[in-house]
Amino acid sequence: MTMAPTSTPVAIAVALEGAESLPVVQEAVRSFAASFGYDRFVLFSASSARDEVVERIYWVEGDWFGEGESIDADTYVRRCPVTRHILEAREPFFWTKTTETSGELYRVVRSPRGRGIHGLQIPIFGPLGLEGAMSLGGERIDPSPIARVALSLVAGAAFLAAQRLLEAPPGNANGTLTGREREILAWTAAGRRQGEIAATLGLSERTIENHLRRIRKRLGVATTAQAVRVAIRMGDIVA
Amino acid sequence: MTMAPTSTPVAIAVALEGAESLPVVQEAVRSFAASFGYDRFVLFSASSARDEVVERIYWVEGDWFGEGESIDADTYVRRCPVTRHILEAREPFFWTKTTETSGELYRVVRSPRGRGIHGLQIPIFGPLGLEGAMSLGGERIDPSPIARVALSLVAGAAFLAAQRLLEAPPGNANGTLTGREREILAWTAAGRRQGEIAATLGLSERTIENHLRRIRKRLGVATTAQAVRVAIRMGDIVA
DNA sequence: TAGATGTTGAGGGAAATCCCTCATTGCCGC
DNA sequence: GCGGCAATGAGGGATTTCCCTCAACATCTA
Repeated sequence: MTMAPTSTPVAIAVALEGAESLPVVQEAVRSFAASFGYDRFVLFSASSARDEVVERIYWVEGDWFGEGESIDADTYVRRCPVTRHILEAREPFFWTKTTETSGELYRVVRSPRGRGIHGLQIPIFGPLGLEGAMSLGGERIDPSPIARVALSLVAGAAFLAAQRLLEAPPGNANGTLTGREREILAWTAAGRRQGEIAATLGLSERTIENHLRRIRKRLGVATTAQAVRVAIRMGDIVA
Repeated sequence: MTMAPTSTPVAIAVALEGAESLPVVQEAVRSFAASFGYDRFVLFSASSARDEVVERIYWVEGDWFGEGESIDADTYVRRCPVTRHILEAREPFFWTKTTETSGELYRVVRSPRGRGIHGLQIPIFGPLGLEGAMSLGGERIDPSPIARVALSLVAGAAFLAAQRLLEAPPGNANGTLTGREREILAWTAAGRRQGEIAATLGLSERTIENHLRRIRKRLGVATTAQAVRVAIRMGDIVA
């Protein structure tokens, strides 16, 4: 296993901006991360999650639970207890899973060492707050800050690429709100006024107002402030 | 001017995590950015709230307006029209200032070339959305994607370092609400209007209004809807 | 092809919020 | 005892949101 020159992460990030398919993105991340000892990957969006943090999984791969086989997206979400921790995280963090007599124990750690499966969880932020995350795992990983920073850079670029490639079809109908409604309420929750949202989205203030009224009606609430809370609770938008 | 090896941005980002003073941060950014032709810097915290995008300027340096001298923070904010554009930006972007007969013309461009002052504006995102930005400028800059990505990495790390160093002082609750404020915001998040809350709590509407204003100010947000979201995220109220 | 739904936009007026300042009271700590 | 802060309240004005209805257009579906 050769240490990749640290010049690569920047070049990879640039290359990912132009990636034309998900497999290309995956291979770029896979081969780069391999040099740090990672062989398990999860990439997902969290922008409009449900109860679960995870909204949509772009990519899951590898033997995450030590059963010698790749797992599917649902299994990962259901079984990985570290995932929720990105809600509180401001920066990438390492974790370690050890197998005790009492069962499996996941811990967020400063620097993962020893036996067990180790991982790096990388939250990805955007204008609306947490928008996604990349999780990497392996049994003998490089826990250095260099590795963490380099992988974070690549992960961020990979997320943007995957989002661009997969989120293109306006696949809506996840929660009770429509895509447009979620978008507008998200901006509202981010502190924008109706006029500001209209300006950034290129719509009239009237349209924003109408959308917000429909949102309130749909959620069965009285005020927009309450709509924000209910939408957060229902996972339509992220806190 | 020697091209810095692209291995440095990651190493610099790591080093910035442990930087112990602002000058150290500045010198790291300054020397790295110099290799790409930048000699003007602005680093500030921002909230997508409030009229002014800029919340607090951590660092401003260089001849931003071609007057042969460094400028102060207020002048920069007042005179730079590109700043507001980070409100719509999802990623770093280049801009160019040219001097026409009609006056100064700022434009957001794909790849800055030619005469004039060029710049790279790098929005920095966190759990609450836009949290800051770094702006770099120069007259002969490297407009390559490599430079953009590398500088973004360093800028993000510099922002976190500066935030850690400068935003630390208010050791106590710079965001925590008082009991009464929590109570009132909770009612608001539950859909009550100011008048209704006043009635149920036996206070005047004016008091509720004043409390909500203090809440917004304390949380550093623009609207009550955003205050609900931020308070939920910080655990001050429940979703 | 007829309906349902999403997205966009408007007119007009009522209600609510938001913003600035100022002031009183009570409590706590130094 | 004084300064700081939480809690209360007000005056007065500027913005913003909210509510009702109506309508056009597109897409998707039964």
